[in-house]
Amino acid sequence: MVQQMEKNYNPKDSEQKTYSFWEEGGYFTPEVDEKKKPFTIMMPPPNANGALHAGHALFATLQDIMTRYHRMKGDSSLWLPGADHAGFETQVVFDKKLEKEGRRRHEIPKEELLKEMMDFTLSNKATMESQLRRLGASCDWSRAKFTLDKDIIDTVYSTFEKLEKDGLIYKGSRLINWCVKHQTSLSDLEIKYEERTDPLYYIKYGPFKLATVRPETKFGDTAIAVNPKDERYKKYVGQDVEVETVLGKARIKVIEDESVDMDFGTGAVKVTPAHDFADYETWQRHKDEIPGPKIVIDRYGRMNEMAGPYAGMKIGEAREKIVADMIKKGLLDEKEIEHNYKHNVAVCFKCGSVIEPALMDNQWFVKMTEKPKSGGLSLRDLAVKAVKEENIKFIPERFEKIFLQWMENLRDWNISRQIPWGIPIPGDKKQVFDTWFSSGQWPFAALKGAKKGDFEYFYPTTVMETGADIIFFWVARMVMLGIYVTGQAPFKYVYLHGLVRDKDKQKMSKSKGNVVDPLGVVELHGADALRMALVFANSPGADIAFSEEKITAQRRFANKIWNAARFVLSATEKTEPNKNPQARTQADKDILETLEKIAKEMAKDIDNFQFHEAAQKIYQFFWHTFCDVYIEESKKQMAREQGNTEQILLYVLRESLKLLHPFMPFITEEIYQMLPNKEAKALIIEKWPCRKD
RNA sequence: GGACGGUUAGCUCAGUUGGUUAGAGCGCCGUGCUUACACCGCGGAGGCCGCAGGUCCGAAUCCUGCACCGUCCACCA
Repeated sequence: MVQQMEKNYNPKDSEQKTYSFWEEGGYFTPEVDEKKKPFTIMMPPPNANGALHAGHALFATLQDIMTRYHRMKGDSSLWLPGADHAGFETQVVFDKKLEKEGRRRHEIPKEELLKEMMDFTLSNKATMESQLRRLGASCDWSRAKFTLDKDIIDTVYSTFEKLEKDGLIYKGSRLINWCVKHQTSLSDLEIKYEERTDPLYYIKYGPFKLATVRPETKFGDTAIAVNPKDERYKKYVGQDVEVETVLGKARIKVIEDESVDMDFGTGAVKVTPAHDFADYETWQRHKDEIPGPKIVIDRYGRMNEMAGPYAGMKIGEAREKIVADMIKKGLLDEKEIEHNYKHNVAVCFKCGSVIEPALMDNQWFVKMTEKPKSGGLSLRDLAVKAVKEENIKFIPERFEKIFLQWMENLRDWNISRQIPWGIPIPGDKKQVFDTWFSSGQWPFAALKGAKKGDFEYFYPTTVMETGADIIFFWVARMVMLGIYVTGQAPFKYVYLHGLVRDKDKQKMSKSKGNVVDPLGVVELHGADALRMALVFANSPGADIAFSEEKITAQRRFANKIWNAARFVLSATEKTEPNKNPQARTQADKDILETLEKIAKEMAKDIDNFQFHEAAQKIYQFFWHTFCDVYIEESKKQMAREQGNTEQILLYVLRESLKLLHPFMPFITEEIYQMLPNKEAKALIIEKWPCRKD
């Protein structure tokens, strides 16, 4: 056995064999066992539209550490894997692919398109699954779920029906965020703001002068609003004033509204309810006094027939023409244009196109702040209550405040999308659900569909481990929908990790070319080195600067473990057991005592989600306490035939492998299989050394 | 505009309820191929713990203010 051990550890040869050994042994598949404590993690289902990236490697590592630790602690440990069809995200990726091939989405018959997209998604899903295996993820593949599985869709539909019955769903004509490029509505979370410098025009408007950056929306004006406290305009309030526009004369009503800032521009503002969120709300407050929204821009970002001679022009072009015509007609004084006006513009978070607030029919919304008809709290309040009463705890704690703050000012959730890819909305042929509406049900939906009895036993789950960047998109929705549907918060802890950045702390992105492919790292240095590098010296919630040096440092550690084992196995090969069981040197006592202490501390660290602490402790212990001190001492002791050094070497090695296993599963299992003193068939199901908590 | 995070050795970062000479990895300097490992061992240099106050017997750790970097939320024409 020992003679077969190479001088240097070579992960490539063994990792995949070891993984098959575990998977075939059924060690990832827990039983429903009332005598055991359940430990459950739902894997955040990766988007099945590409390969795994460094962020996936991080979550796989952290979740695997917890799962392996709890499995060794004797809990019935389920880590349920999955894949997400990822509606809009996948649509964007797929549209780009089509574009490269010179094709267009709307030129392909829908059925054909959907089939092609499904093939694309399933093939990505298969790739991801094999990549997760390479990372050592000990998740239960026999329970794997996909967000387009029939039973998941059924659950999504039944939740939708429940919401409808409770009066929490409404369908209507509402102003939504419209992406002109992707031809779909987006939720408030899917837009971001960019600072732009645009001209601010002071337009003559009857007796008023109005400041605006978007003169082209003027044709959609239905009122002029002023602040009730503004003495300058008091005399016009309530009147229809005559105004001249580039299209001729018209009459428009002047109203009072608190929201108008007297100090901005001229203190008078045009109200364009069809193309501006604030104006839409203004109209809602003055429905009886002023006409409703007048649409002047179509869904392709062009002026419609309401714009007279400008009809058919794109927004930018129309704006230029209109401004020029206004100047000609004396409706705009060139000197009064403020050219360097800085303001924020809403853009699509994927493509950066300007978001057009658009009035669309048949949009589905979920009411966030209204109580359901059947009684109880609103979705928002259910979530707030659960967090405030500590049924759900955030790690790190500060995310609790961020979560609650976001909950405070929630608007209704637009759950309809006009893309083909997704779960169709029942009875609505042209729209699908926002993908987060289905993934927001992931914990209970996946458990209900996995195996009989799973939901009852494994729900609520223990930990939701995911990226801090999707706390609103996903975590918030899971909390609300989870409690609403099942009556219980879907998880007890939310552990949030940061972003994996490159060595200069830059965001990884394809365009920058600084993306680290985790599978390439595995190929080169082994999965254990990658995993250890990701947890070592990284505290919860913090971003990680990821570098080659960190990985090689851990590869060296793996090599150290390998060689320590090589030494221990060869040194103890020929010894008789219990040669001199009574005698223990001070060095023997010290190492055993330290081991005990380390095991206890590590358990506490992992229980408290301080994985980096646990990783550093075992690293320190193994390398510097065990190898540098004890192994060196043991050589002297063996030369003197003093004590029972050989047994202690084997014992400490075996116990160390247990402590290391959640972090570096492959090398530890491989060495464990060579031990003469192993206690179980596999290290993965060994007992954690810490006897008491 | 609002909230939050960071600022500790050359670099990347730990430091969990405040307590003896502040730690790690990489890097650097010196040295050793001692029969596990040179992907190593041994020894060493290097830190007014962002700045200014305050609380305390005692503060990197708690409080106040400031500076710089970063993140998130909101978004008024």
